[in-house]
Amino acid sequence: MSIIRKTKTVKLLLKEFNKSNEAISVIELIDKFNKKMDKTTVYRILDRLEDSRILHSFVDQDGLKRYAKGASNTDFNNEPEIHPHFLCEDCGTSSCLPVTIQIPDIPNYTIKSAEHLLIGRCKDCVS
Amino acid sequence: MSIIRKTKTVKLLLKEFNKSNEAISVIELIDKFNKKMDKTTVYRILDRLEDSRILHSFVDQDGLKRYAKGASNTDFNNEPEIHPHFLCEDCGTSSCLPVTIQIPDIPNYTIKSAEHLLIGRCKDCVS
DNA sequence: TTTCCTACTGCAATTAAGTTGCATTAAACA
DNA sequence: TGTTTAATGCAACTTAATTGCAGTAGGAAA
Ligand SMILES: [Zn+2]
Ligand SMILES: [Zn+2]
Ligand SMILES: [Zn+2]
Ligand SMILES: [Zn+2]
Repeated sequence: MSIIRKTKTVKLLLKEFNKSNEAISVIELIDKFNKKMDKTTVYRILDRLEDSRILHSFVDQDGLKRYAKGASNTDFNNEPEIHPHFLCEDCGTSSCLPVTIQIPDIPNYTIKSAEHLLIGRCKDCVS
Repeated sequence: MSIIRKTKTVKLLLKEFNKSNEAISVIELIDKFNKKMDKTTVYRILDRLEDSRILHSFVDQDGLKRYAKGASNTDFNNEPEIHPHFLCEDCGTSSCLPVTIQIPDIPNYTIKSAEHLLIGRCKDCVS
């Protein structure tokens, strides 16, 4: 958990995440802020924000890293929890889902964490 | 679903998958067969085997593609199903898990498919 | 306010996974 | 055995992510 300086670039990224609860891919952020900061800076700030548990990340189906608000193993009320992530196959938007997924006991395996990626249509894309 | 010729390289890869039920990363395969075939060939054969539903794939935590025996949306008895994948954080081995994970109904979202990656320790690595 | 420390940034170069184009090779089948 | 065309190898390329380093700017302390 590193100390984070409130630099202009950090503020810009935090503002972006505070706009909505969506999970944003690094690529989108690099593209969006290509006039404001270098891609290296984007990667490094996201890294630090995740270390500080201000953001959490997951890897989507295409192998791209996505970030969203909050710590990974707490829910929206800060209770420990693993939550699934949703990805709309139509519009590409992604978000954390405030539901709990039950993992059955599996003999011979000790499960410590899990990544759940649900793919489908968001409410704006159901045709 | 393309027709697949039984070339030497295809046979080599199939033999590897028939050795065990593990999910193997493309990188491992490229490395293992670097004397026997080009990496392009590995990628293309895996592609075809997945098209033909002989293998299925998923993306692991590091964004690396992994392949395992069987079609993705059928279980070991060929019944339609989504199964989770396991990754041992200790030895790095990965496998399909023959259990069913229940996805709760989520208002405003239509879920079509899911990827479940469970991380922990396999039976050989519990200390 | 000014000074100082060092976290942070930008840039260029590099790594690594995966893809593409094309000439050549070898399965498969009549 | 010859013909067809799927499949291969190789080189070049694309894209996401990382690294090294010199220079910049937070922010604490004087
Ligand atoms: Zn949508
Ligand atoms: Zn989340
Ligand atoms: Zn293990
Ligand atoms: Zn599987």
